Amino acid sequence: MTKKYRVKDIAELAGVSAGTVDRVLHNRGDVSEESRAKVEQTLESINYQPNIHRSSIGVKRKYRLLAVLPQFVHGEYWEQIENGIRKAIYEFSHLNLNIEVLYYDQFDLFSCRSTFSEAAKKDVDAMIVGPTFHDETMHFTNILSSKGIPYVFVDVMVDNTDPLAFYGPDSFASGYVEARLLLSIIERGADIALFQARRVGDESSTQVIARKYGFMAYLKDHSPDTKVAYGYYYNSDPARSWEAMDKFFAENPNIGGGVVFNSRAYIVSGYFREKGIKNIRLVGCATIPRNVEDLRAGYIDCLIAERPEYQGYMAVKATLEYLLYNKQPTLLNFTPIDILIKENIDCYINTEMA
Amino acid sequence: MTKKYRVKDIAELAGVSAGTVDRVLHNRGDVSEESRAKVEQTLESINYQPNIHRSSIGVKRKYRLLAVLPQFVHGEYWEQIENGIRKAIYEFSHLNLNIEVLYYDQFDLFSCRSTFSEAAKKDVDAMIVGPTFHDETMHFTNILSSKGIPYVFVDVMVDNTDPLAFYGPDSFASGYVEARLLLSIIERGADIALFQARRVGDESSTQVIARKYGFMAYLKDHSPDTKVAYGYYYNSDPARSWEAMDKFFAENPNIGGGVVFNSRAYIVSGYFREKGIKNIRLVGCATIPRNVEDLRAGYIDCLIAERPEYQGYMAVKATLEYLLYNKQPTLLNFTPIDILIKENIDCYINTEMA
DNA sequence: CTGTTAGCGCTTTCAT
DNA sequence: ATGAAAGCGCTAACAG
Repeated sequence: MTKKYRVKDIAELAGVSAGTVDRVLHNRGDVSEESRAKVEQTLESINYQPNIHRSSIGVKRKYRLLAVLPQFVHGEYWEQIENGIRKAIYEFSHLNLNIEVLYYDQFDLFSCRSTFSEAAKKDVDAMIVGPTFHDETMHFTNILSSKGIPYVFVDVMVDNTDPLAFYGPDSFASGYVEARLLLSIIERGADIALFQARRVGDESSTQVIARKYGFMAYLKDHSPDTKVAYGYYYNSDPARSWEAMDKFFAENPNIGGGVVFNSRAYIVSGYFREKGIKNIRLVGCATIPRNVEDLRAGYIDCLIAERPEYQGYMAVKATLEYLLYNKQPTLLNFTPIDILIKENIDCYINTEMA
Repeated sequence: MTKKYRVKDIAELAGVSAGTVDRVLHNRGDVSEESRAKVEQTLESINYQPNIHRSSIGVKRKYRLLAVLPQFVHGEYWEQIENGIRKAIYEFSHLNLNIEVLYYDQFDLFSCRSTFSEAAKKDVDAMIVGPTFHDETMHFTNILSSKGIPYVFVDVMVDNTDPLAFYGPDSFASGYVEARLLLSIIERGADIALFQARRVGDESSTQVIARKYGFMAYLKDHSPDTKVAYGYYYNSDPARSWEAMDKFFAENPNIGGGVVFNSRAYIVSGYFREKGIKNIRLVGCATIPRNVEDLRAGYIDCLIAERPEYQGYMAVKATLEYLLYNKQPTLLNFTPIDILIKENIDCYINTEMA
């Protein structure tokens, strides 16, 4: 393994002082072109990797971060992402960090607009954004760009924006995987149900749209004759959802399996549980407690998950490395698409991130 | 999130000096029962979590670790575990760490015995052990226990031993998952092949034995009539392996799918590739390059993987936290059993640990 | 046994 | 623009 170089060593190699090396490392200016060149060359030659843990003790600056996320109640998907964010904040707490979180209603475009508008006024060093509405997010991040505030997306990448980085799944691939999984467990010739949320002011989240494309692409490639029907649920109104599903299944008697492109599979599995339906397979997303419970109970057959904690954690880490060292992270960081079934769920949810 | 307490703060709260707090934290003795009680009570009350990154700068002691692992060539399973170990060593390199690795031939009991015997003579602070042979490992770790050298197992837990911790899969569950996966993709009524390595001096590794139990348990629970046949390969002799497989498939014409309980699925898939066999499904373990290649090419249908890098990384981290803070890690740490198919392998291998 | 103190490597301020 | 030096929180040696 590579030798351990200290700032002092680098200074000696480059023929400057430690102070100058530090100024170069942090891009803090007041360095002659000549010194900068010498130092950068030295850093290059030893392949120096700054270690955020090591360099933190003496840092006096205060860093302010703002996260803008869909609001959630305990046990919902976005909680896991926020947990990852908070884990990182805690791990780097020696850095005098300050994080604030603003929430919006992911089912209500107007709530999103108002929260973004509030966020745009904040004077912070960087933001972490969990997008839902495409155009709205584009508009918001344009403002951030013009103000020079760097931002990182978690969960879903938004086109025509210029984030520092994105951490989340390749949603198209996720949908593709879901289709493969569902097709492998339903009876040949059965129809498929796509369950979607009814939302206010916009058709579907960008995430869901991309997943649906991936799903359809797999069907087209591997089973073009399979019939697809659209079922709907109402996020905050179980009674109405079940009524809608009663109607849906009456009208579509040949459904052999269903898929849900967001974390709300438990709404459908709850319906199955209530009605005693056991012959319809179900594939969903996210290892939130209610989904996990129904996976264990057999009302959900398969879940995919994309490491939400990791997403949140890495978003913060990348942001801090950028702020501290001007280190440019990889732009698109696709998380694994984990496949969970009854038989491997236990060890999955008991494992914590490294 | 919890307030940030420094050693100085703790000292004040407990009414002692920072030095005493440090002595308690590191269990370094020379502390009165009274002081120790006060400090520990304070630590308890603020739920103090020592941070190995933060506390490292001033550490002068040198720590010597020894890893004893199966030897490998580039691209094999154990390389991934060693990578995790080295990653941790690098991350904690400010700690004046010294790690040495000894290797043994996992297919040769006598090589293992000789390497263990050499390892037992080393004077180190802790060891990380990758076991293969059950009795031999028990004997070896008994010596370590009697010498007071703590050790951590990676990859497989060995009964009747007293390790500091274990990081690896629940092998029984792994086999169980493999059975479910294989059964879900083979034709109903087809026979199943278990491919195993011929080894010198011992029947099978503890890992493989446990996986086989899990596999058989699933079959018994869900498909008791499925016939199972045993195929063999020779790890370092492809020609002989293929010859054996020619014979095996001639004698067992009804095989619909096979499973390999170690990382050598590529030997079987290589045979399929060579012979142009496409109608036999294959489930294997470990996302090593050769397996991944054949998964992509369709000669392997499914791989399971148990985060070998994470295992190695966590083994080192737990060891260091024990040595530095006397922190007792959780004994059994089961890694997730990741399911990889052609459709989700890309994002999996491109993601690095947090 | 315990408090004090001198480092550790890094950042940041302060002279120059 | 740059080097010197102080200070961060922690460990470990030292003086009682």
